[in-house]
Amino acid sequence: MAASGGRDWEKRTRYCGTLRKEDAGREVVLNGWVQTRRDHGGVIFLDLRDITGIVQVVCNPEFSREAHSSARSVRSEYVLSCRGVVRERPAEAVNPRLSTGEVEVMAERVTVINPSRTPPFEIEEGREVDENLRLRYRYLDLRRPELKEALVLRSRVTREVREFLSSRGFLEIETPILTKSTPEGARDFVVPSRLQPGKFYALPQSPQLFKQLLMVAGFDRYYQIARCFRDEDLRADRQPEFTQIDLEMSFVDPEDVMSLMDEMFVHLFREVLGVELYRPFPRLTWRQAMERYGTDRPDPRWGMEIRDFSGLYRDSEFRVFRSALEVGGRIRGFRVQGLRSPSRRELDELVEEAHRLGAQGLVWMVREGEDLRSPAAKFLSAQEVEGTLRESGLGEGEVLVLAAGGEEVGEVLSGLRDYCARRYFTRPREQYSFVWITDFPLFDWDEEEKRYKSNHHPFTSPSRECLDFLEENPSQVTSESYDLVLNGVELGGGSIRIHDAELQARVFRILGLDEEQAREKFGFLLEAFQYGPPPHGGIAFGLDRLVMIMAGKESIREVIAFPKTQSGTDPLTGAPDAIYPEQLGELRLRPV
RNA sequence: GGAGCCGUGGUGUAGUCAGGUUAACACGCCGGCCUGUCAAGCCGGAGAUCGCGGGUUCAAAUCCCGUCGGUUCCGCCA
Repeated sequence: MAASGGRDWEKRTRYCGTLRKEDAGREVVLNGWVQTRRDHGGVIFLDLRDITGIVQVVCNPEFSREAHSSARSVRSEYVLSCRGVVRERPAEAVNPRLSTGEVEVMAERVTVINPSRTPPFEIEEGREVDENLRLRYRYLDLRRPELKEALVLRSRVTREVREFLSSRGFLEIETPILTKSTPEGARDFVVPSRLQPGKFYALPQSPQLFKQLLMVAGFDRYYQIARCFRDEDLRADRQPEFTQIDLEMSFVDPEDVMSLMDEMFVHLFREVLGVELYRPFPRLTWRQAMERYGTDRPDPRWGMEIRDFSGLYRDSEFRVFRSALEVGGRIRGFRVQGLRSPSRRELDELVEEAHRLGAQGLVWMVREGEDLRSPAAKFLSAQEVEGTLRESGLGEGEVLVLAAGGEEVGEVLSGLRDYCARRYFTRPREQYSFVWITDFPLFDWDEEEKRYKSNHHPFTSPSRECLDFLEENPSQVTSESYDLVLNGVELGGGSIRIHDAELQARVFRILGLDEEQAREKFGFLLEAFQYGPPPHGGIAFGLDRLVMIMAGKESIREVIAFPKTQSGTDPLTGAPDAIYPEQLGELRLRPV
């Protein structure tokens, strides 16, 4: 065996997936895993896999008796070192489905570096495998191309984010993982302190306060690919620990942040996916988004904008409409796209879906010539029919859906848009649709606690024009905030922060925090703000969700190397787990 | 906390609604044959107390109750 030093295997000279026709005649050494073995009795074919791809290794006894005999004992997922000569495949044996399909390696020597047990599932593309099994053997799951490619993509995304931001003067600075619990927001993960018995660190929900301190410190532009922790229930797009592209800038307004982020995503999609996006990304105020899409994270790709038809039915004989209007409600709806001359069944399904979404009811109207087919038809005047046709722009056989009620109708219609898009639209007009949503309300009324809560966080700056009525009418106050939505998924959001102590105090008062409480909770930040805080603002994006969309996946688990199950466990390591009584003792903890 | 779907050899599924004799199929695995395959092929073989517990019944993978795990959604979460 031609080993060197203490090794009993030969180091590779090339990667499997890189071999091409031009390499014919070259002697190479490959290191990798056996993807498959095809034994023809005489000749044995091995597909050898490494991070770059797969190449066929031919073990022919006439070429090398030794290689052939070692290959006989080889099985799937064995780790090999193969020395051989690259040669062009015979024309009829070319495999167009492999990037290396025009060549093969004639093995001179095959060394088994390590055998492998038969894997619990097949390491192959597109196989459905039980989620628990996949996670328990994640290192095997990660050998499969989909997952491997997703992580390669993820690495390229973070590299390009770093590349872009550092080229724009941002400094990458780490912030603590062991930190202080902050009120508001999600439930904290908590870590007991040994040195301070009875006291606890909290894991950060985001680096929010630290990045603001970095602005006070004068770093001007900060970013971090930051791990964040929130102890809430999991979803397909939510893990207890997740990663944000987090950044903050000094001396900026919302425009600066948004236009720079436009540039960043254009750069990212160009470099990583080769997709050209158009700048600037469209923007909607929160109010506009709610009005036209019924949600603060619209997907405009489907069209079907919501319109207000209230004016048409002021004096309608149709009681559902008239009585809704009489109590201050509205009639809103949209033209369903992709559905023409529907069956009664399809219409019933729309109504059913609306009920599922919490609607009292749904009225459909189908254009038939100059007339409307609808459960409400016999109550509608000629004028109302004519107006409906005109204002909706309904084509022959097309469907208008209308719902009557208060603002909650928007939510129903939004859900119904999604339903119609899934049901009747096969392909979107564009693959990627970015939208900025701006001017969110600063406060939300919390009905349970009977108080205002921050929509974003307590340091978000109110819009300038709202300063005069901050206290008088908090629910009408908008903020200098912005969310970026991609294909109906909230990618991230941010705001310009308050840098004025007096204004901050006013906001705290509205949130029901007196000076003392504010000092207790955020004292260190407020104190820092007494030493010359610059105007500043920033934003944070969910990296997992971004990569999920870029990779075309349905769950962020598919773009995270070692994710957790919905119940927050890791079947691979067995976390979370009990700890020894001694450990509890050291921490002065006792199970309840 | 609530609702839906899923759980059957190593893997993926059929069988469950309408209970009935050896639980079927594909892949994988093991052995044999085979010198151009690449989802290799052909022949043979092993491998499942049907997630777990209880109940109904002459009889339960199948019906009922409970429980555990996975997953999706609501609540929660920016």
